[in-house]
Amino acid sequence: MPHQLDAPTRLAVSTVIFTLRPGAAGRAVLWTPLVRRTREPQLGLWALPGGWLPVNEELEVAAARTLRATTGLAPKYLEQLYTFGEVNRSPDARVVSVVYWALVQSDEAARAAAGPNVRWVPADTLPGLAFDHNRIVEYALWRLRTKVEYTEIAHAFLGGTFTLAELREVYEAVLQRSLDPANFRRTMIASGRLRETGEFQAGAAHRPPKLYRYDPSATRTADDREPFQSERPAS
Amino acid sequence: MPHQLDAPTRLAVSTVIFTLRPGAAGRAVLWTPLVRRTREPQLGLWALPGGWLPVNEELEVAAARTLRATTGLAPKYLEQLYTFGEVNRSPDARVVSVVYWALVQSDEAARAAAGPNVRWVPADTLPGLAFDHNRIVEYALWRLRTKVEYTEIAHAFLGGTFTLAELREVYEAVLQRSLDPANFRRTMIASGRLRETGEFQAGAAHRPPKLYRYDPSATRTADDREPFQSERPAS
DNA sequence: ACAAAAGTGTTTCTCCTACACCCATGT
DNA sequence: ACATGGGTGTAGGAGAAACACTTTTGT
Repeated sequence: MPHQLDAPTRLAVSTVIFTLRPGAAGRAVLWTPLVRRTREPQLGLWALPGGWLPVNEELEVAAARTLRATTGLAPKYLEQLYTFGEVNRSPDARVVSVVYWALVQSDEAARAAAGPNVRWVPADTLPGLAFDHNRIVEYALWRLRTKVEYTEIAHAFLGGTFTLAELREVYEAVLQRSLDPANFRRTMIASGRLRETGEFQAGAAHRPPKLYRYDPSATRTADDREPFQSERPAS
Repeated sequence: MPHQLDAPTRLAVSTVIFTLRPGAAGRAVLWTPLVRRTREPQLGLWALPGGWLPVNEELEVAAARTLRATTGLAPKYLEQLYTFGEVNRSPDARVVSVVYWALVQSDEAARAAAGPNVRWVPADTLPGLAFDHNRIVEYALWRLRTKVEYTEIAHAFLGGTFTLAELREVYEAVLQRSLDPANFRRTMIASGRLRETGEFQAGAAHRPPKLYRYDPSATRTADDREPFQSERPAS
């Protein structure tokens, strides 16, 4: 009998947050913020940002709120990941967690506040987390990596304008492999989702690259769009 | 203030169930079972099978249980679809529904019990359902149709052995378009997931087709397998 | 001048599509 | 014999991958 008496099932919302930071071999690395637990159970362990769902708050709003509370940032991409509800995933009570995953702009995240109870770690080499949170992050990573290949979410790590080289570095970091710059360029242009700004990025010791802007209102039909993902404007 | 006092958020589990039935133009059609609501709110309206989540029951088990309660069947495929939690999706209380979708074997479903409170309807032309259930079924349909194209779930509509023509008819029904038999054969064989049984299906006025069996333990690496889908044996 | 990355051109390979054609059975 | 779907062969086209080559900047 794992649960006390007739304590009701509790509903939580958690969020796996990803950003990119410069890494060792010139390739960027995915990082994620964790929160130290300040209560039992699992007091002191690191866990995903989250909390109980308020009765009058939308799930997605709760996810964005906890994201803001731990990072000070707004998500550039936010999508429901999965709902975890195993009977014994928390030692005391039955807890069902609706988990979201989010991408935040990397240069903003670099300035994000950490503190004694908030810590950023590389997403591929996590410490032991509370509850089933290691498994959750692994699933979120899997989803990010597969989804980057067939959608246009990569730009969410970048600012309003970017060069194709910057965009390619995002893909290379997420997919963990090098991409041919020439073919990458053609693929991206062919997607029809990038607009030239007319500007160039100067200052480097080579030909100045064009700056592009992501344009969601492009080419594709409504048919192949996914129903419940949410693209959020930089607030 | 849409909700009474401090009534807590309630957690439900519902399931969208699909099977195939022979259709007009020789092409099979997707059907789904609905349940008549016997309580307020929305009393009398048709709704997805489901119910409140018992504190000690796994989410997936709850989904399989309600599936069995309404159809008398066991799912051949069962996967979490999405969690719907809009604050106002139910008029009285805040209800968060973890929704699963399932495929059941079509010849078994043909013998499934219906009754005054259980009714099977074509999934593409539903009546007006309770709550947000129309939207939920539409999403489940979308997921089924996209997932059939990149996974091997189609066999879940069929029995233990089947011909390639039968399998192709499943694809054609789900995707709502004709497929070239020659190319379909090659694609399926190339997937490495079908095993010849050595048997043939006799009785038709043409060359007897080979019978195949689905073999999940084949070829693919663990890398590209999806984490939380659940393939269930015919019980 | 030269290094370095931007950007273009071109060949090759692979997979998908269309469709012609032969095979084996029941009537 | 012949109709019907099972099953094989193959040519053509679209797109991905590999890589040579030209362009434009800072030093």
